[in-house]
Amino acid sequence: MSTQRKQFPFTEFESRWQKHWVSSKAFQASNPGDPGFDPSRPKYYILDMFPYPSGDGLHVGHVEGYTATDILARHHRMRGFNVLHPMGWDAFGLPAEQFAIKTGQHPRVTTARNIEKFRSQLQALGFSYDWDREFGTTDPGYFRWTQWIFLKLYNAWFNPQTRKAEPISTFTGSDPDSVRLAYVAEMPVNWCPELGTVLANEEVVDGKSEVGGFPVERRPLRQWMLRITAFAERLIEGLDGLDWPESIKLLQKNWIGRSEGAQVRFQIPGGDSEVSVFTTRPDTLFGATYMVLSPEHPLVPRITTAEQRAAVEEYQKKVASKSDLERTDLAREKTGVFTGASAINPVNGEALPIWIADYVLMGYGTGAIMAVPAHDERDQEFARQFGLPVREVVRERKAANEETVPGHQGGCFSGEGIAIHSGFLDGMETAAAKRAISSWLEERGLGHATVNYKLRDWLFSRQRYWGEPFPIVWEGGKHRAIDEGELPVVQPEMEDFKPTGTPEPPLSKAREWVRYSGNAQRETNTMPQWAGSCWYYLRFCDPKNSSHFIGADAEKFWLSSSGTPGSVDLYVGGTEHAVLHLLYARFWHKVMFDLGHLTTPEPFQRLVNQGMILGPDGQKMSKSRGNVITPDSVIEDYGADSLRLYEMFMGPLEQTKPWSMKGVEGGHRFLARVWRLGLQENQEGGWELSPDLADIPFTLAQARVVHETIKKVTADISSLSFNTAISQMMVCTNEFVNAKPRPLAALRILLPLLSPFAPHLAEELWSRLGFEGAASAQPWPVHDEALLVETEIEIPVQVNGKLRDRIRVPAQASKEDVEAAARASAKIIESTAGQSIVKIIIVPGKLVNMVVRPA
RNA sequence: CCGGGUGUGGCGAAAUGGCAGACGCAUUGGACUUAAAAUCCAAUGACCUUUUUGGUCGUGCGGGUUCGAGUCCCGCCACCCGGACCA
Repeated sequence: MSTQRKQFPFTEFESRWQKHWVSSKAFQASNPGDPGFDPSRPKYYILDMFPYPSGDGLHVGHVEGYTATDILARHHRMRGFNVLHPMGWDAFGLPAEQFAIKTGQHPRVTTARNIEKFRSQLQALGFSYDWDREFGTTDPGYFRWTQWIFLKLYNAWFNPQTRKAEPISTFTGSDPDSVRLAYVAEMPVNWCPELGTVLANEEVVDGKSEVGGFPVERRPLRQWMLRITAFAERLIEGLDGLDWPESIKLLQKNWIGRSEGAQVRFQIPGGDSEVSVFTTRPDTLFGATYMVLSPEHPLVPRITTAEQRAAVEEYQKKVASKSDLERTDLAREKTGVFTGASAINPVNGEALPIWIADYVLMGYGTGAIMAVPAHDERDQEFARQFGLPVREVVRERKAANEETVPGHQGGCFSGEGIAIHSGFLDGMETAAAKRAISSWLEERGLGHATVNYKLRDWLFSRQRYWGEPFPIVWEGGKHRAIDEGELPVVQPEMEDFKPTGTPEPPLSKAREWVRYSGNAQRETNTMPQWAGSCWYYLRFCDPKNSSHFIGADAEKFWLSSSGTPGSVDLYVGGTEHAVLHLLYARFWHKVMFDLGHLTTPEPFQRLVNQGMILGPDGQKMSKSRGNVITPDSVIEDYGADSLRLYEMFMGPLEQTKPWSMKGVEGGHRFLARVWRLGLQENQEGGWELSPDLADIPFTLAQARVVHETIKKVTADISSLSFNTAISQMMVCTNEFVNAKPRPLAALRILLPLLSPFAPHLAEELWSRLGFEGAASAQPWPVHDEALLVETEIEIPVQVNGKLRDRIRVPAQASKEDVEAAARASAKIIESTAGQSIVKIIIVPGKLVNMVVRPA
């Protein structure tokens, strides 16, 4: 702010209250069994998304979400809820490790420093977290249980009969390792030479690493995987019971990518090979004119003919070196190579040439397709490129009165229609043809109807130092779990945790640590950052428990006592976690639920995404644009309350909105006006009680505004409409600014209403006015509906929908009386002159509309 | 290309199908002041009109439903954010 003098002494009292709240544990939540726990109060678990404590500190986007949840937490406490509102740190992760490598400082040191900074910034905003529950994912007391949960996954399988995770002991097959929820597989993975690590698909953006933007290539490697695909169906079904934005549910559904179709097996003559394909259009089987395998398909070397071998291998090599960006560039021309082999189309015995092409992905379906160029755009493009035949087998259905036109102009027809040139399918609608061909294939053992998912198993290992070590040892080429009693498995102290430059993880350099026993070695991979953030909301319920990951009583009370499938009542955070974090957490939660460790099937009942805050220039905030607003600087100039209030006043929580310093000043001015309702500045520059204050009753008008304010603020907080709640408090404040004498009762009601938004100022004023207790501990005010009823109201009178006059009528006036009053209006008589009144619409208490027509 | 979101004054925004623009910012005028800042009061969608009383138009564009549409339906446009050869 440009002025030298503060409008109110926030620098002095804000930090004082912050210290008081922390040292008095003002917002501590008690668990069942704790002294002071009151089971008659319902629970409210409100959670912010776990922050990664980066070196840059908090930004204004964090503040937006955190302020919203803080308002709700404070509001619920005042309404008598047991409120669980915790905060902690998602502290493992690549940036800390990268920084450590660059500076030579141990990531533990920099992580601790960043956490310090984050915590002090959060406390400087007056958020009402229960700091006794704070923890970080890097605390051995926490990751001990992350490792424990991994062991639960390792020792469980998905029973397709019960559709549930069960202990591996219930598996009756011969090879339990083939069904574990945590398993080892040789997988083509994203290897980033620069980072010296493998990345998850999610961490690769446009063929480059999300962190650092380095090129990524594909390599087969032995990896730990989590069998999330087994839960695909349940992860879709579970969404129904959740109060999430529909757009987020859709995002998750699309990510899981369920599609119904069929698997079809094609024999390859001259050998005992066959190739399986997945197709959503088995009805077009007669239209297949060639086949394509992914270049990585294991069958490729076996079927390639001698003449084609050189070309095929060259193509495979070229594809392998391509980044994902190049490979998925839609604009580029299709490429591919003929293998020399053919497969037999089971429906008509035709020989189909088998090609390899990188537009077929190994990771989806079976990594092979039957190409139907007449009815698939990609296949058609490829067929054109290489001069392959096109055969039409679906005719577009035309409107009844039109002549049906076989053949198509230009593009290709990929919709549903009527089967043609398809033998026994001819004349069938697409849906019927799909059913017919599926059972035809099944009867002959050539295929079957099936469901395929886009979702893939979760690549769960990383070649890094700063993550949770696996509680696994290797002996004689086989993995086994270490004893639960040996947890946590802590990383060794290492001087050098740089990547080895090979896929060998940094931990492999700690020779002593790796040697577990005479012939057993520790697993040297570490878990991804997602692991720690997958279950932190559970630990917050019972963070100190050293014998269980969460105690049964705490679990029941905080997670399941509201009777919803979800556990956390409200979860607020950015859209960037719409898919991965939320999906992973739901997956783990379901496993723990199946295994009997949790009593709810879903983690987060209600989800809200706060919108992005743009820079003052309307652009995304970024260092390079130089438009970053830091909370620290705003707090310094205007105080924490002003920052909180402004961010809530900007607009709807979920909307993207630009920053305005002038807007901050407006909020600041409002708070100053509230301050001056109670206090005035004396000659020495100190603040004393305003002489205008008096213990007098409200006027009728004042009482109405106050009770309207209680009503609206209460309703608006519940609907997360913080901006309109604030504007109503402004209206209320403006009502009293010039009231002399000014009823003390106004502040007695306004300050508790304001306290969730601007807790420091509310508390300070409350205590200076000599009110008893704390503003934040007052019961939430209740409005008196009787004070809101008006005796006489003004209603608009329209003629043909256009406003012509306003009339005053008693609030309880009958329709007849209102009509009479409207007809009596001079302006109405004038504007209806010479016309006949056809109809009169009267909405009681709202308006009158006269429909007239020239007479 | 696909999906999602948004479009209302100079700006951020309000508005169960019922008086469009609450509240805030900015601007202008006034009060207070030696002066300024702060504060308080007033005006502030556009256009027309003879001051006024008044009138016309107005929620991205084009249609529709309705006594009445920012709001509901159909068809477009623009911008923002995601995803992307998923067979």
